[in-house]
Amino acid sequence: MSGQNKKMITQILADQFVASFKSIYCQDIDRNLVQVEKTRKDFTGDLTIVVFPFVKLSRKSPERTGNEIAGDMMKQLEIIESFQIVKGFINFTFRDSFWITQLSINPNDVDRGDSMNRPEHGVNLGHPIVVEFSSPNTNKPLHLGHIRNNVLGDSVARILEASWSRVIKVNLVNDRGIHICKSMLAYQRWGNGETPSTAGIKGDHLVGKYYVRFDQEYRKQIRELVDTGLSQEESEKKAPLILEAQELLRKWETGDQEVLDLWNTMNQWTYEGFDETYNRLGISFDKIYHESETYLLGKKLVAEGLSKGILQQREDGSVWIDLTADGQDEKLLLRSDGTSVYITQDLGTAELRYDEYKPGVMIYVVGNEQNYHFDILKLILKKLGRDYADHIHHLSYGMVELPDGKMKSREGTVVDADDLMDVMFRTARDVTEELGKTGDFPEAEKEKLYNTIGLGALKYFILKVDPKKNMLFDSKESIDFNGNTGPFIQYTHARIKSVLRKATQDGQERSFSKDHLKQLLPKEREVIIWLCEYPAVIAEAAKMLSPAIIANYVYELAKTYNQFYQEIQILKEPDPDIRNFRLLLSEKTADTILSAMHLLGIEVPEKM
RNA sequence: GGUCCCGUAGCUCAGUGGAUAGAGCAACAGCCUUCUAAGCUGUGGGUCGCAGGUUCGAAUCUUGCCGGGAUCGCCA
Repeated sequence: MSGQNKKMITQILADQFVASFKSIYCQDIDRNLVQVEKTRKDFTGDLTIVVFPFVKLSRKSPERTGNEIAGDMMKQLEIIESFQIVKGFINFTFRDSFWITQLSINPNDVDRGDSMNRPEHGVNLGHPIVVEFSSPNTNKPLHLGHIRNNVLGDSVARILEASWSRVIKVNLVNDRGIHICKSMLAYQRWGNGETPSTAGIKGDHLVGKYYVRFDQEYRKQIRELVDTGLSQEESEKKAPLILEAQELLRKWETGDQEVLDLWNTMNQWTYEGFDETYNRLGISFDKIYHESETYLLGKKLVAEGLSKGILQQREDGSVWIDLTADGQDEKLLLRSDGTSVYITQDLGTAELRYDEYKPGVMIYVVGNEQNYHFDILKLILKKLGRDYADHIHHLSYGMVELPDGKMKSREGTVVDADDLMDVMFRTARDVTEELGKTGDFPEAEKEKLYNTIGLGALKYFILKVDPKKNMLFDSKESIDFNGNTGPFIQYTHARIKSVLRKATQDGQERSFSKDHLKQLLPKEREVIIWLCEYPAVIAEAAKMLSPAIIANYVYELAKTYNQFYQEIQILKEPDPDIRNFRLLLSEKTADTILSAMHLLGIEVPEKM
């Protein structure tokens, strides 16, 4: 078998279009302007090329141009059976034999062209890609917003790995800072030495409980101070609890053993909780950074910037960068007490990561609320002469909103990640049992199936939405299992597998002679065309960093297959060539569904 | 106020320069003696936020306005 990459049919058509245009009109046209699309349902044909952009050069009417070009293309490419011109559109129909041949091509052997040709990340072929995602705080459990981040980051990593190069998944855990000290302080005050095991609570939830407790008590103090006549702002700064938390942070930074012990203990609880959640979500990392180990790194860069005169130090000792010339404000990089802020440590970790992996691109999966932060980060790195700043890409995704607005941890309006997965599991169980599908399943297999379905529904629900858009989650309306959903696609896969199992039991041969296939039925042809599109879809998803493109594709594929399944018999088809052809078509569809869902991080069951 | 993002069917979302703007949900009407009905078929539902501009052609690009969100901390 040759590993030679095969061109996609769209590429073959586009290339021939360019060649035919040249031979007829003696003009070179821009290959990128040749759009090859699937022919719309209401017209006859398989693929369509739009000729409008080229009529200036042909100096003939769209119909005339189309006819001349398509006529020549048909002479050159024997795979074209016929064409029809409608206005400025050439609708090509290919021979059945061609489509049948396409079915046997492995999508991995297909040349997908440049999948990363966008300027932001079209660089350094052969270098790995670093994808940072998740990056939780250790003071509270994960919620739905984190799930979007994790599921998105994981899927993007899978898509890039499949289409471009080695991917290193990294997680930068935010394990220090004032917010962690808040949980610690509340625990010192009100914890009575409870632990996850004595309290019977998952570690991250236990820590989160004290974070919430801190906030409640803190607010109480603020109210009291406001009542004595202080301003809101002043009260927030002067409340004893916040002062104590700040003191705790200072002690942490000076290495106070007692504080470090508590910090270690509580973080450990959180990590154990997180690991459980990550496991359940099916998410893993190649490298985990801890902010406690990296937060000092940026200072070297600051010192360098000062010596180069890019940064300025004020009388109080704080260090700033003046970005007014770039249309931004002045930005603080070191506090007057010499400690670093968020962006400072991010400068340091970017440098560390670049030195460690020399990546072709560093992708940060971070919510769009931090757009400004990343603009500034790149700008500062650029000014410091770091060329890799051009290869930093902020994959900025939208917020998950609830019917009454954004999720807020402290107001208790968050949808907890663990709770949500529990709900999804139970719903999957209830729906499945109601349908009476799993009567003969062993208990362990049921458990696994309900997890697969529940998680599939959740992940698909999130991933089918364009990452950059905000999305709405209404907990009153549970996530659907019918229509454009994960379970629908999983079900299609399971049903195909069931047919294939029966075919194997029957001992039927899977081979067929394509000469004996008289004519493809419209639905058979439609499914094949969708299958052929898969490589281009992966490329597009990689280019756009958008799992939604895969999700919407695999839904269309499953839907089309279901129509085929509905109206055409497979096992009962008497002609063995036709039957085996349909089995192959089904098998390829199942493979493609499996592969596409895998890129979304969603498993598909053999039976459901 | 400055900057950025979003506005498509009752709801959730596709479509981002090409043909008469599509799905799912919800509603209604059909299809299981036939390979898994988590399925399939049909019906109704739209001034693509509004107004101008560019183009042979605009939901898509551009300008302005309206509506929603984010952000502009010695928080992360």
